[in-house]
Amino acid sequence: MVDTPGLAAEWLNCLQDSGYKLTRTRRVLVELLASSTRAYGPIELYDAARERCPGLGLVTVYRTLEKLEELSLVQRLHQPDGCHRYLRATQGHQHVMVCSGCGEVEVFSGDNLEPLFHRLADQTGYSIEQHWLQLFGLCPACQAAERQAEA
Amino acid sequence: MVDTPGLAAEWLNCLQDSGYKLTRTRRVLVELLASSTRAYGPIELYDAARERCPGLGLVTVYRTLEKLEELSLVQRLHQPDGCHRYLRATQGHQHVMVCSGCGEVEVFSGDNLEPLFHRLADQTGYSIEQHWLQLFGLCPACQAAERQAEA
DNA sequence: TCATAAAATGAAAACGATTTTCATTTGCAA
DNA sequence: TTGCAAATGAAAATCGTTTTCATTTTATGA
Repeated sequence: MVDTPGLAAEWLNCLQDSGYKLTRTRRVLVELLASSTRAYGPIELYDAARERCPGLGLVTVYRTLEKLEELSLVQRLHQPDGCHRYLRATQGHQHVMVCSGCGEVEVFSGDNLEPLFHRLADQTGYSIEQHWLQLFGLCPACQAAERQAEA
Repeated sequence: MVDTPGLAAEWLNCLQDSGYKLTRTRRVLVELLASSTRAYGPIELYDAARERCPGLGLVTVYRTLEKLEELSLVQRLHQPDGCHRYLRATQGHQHVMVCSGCGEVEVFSGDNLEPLFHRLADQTGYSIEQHWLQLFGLCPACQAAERQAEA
């Protein structure tokens, strides 16, 4: 796994190296994202960050996420409901399984699909811009919570 | 391939069997979707259908798509921009490669990923609700158009 | 054929996630 | 410390999609 303690500092350096300034808000948002394997929705992040930055605006969360994504520090996940979650970037050819309840993420490297993609591109003449291989489901904790709610 | 000529009629029967009524608008929308391998965006479909149904409202397009999806006659594709396209349903475990330019679709059955998914579910305790394996790119025609535009 | 109830329609308004605008504040290099 | 570019929050704008509501249309069965 990644060296979580030092990761936030790395990200802050990365931001600074790219000409961005370090603000209290950014430190807090970076800390939250870098220290978690979860994928956060913007509002979740907003709520979590406001505990330490009371005046924080949701817009700033979006703007910070945009920069972190641009620097490949976080990655944006599309969800079936059309909204997004933001996740500490995975390295290499990894895919994700996201819990629709809490945003917890399991990363897997699974089959290497590159050969298939190349074959497809060759056969069809398409230029492939991006691909999605994502699983959506419920983590054990959220399954339990759901059973609880039903009872 | 599917028997395109009879397909629209099949869909209309299916709608009727499910208690939905057949209207001029529905016939036109069904005809468009059933006779094409392309994935239409709602507005595209709206524009195409208005040539034969001048007073058509966009809302009706959405409502018709909703019903066709419910009956598994069309499938909804999520796109990177967050919008959707609607495609004549593919049968079985097929995946799609969508042209971001024109919505043309190539269907492929690729590797069977079921074993991988089962293994993941077993190992993590997740219950998998759905999965996405989609490729996005440009079809040869749209690549050519893009080169044209650049020149 | 006709009356009727249920379903479908279009217009307009509502929605909700995300983005933009703009005036003010803040970080940081000189 | 100063000055300027970058960052911020509030409010408004966007845009795809959905809901509401009054009106029209379809299919059924008398």
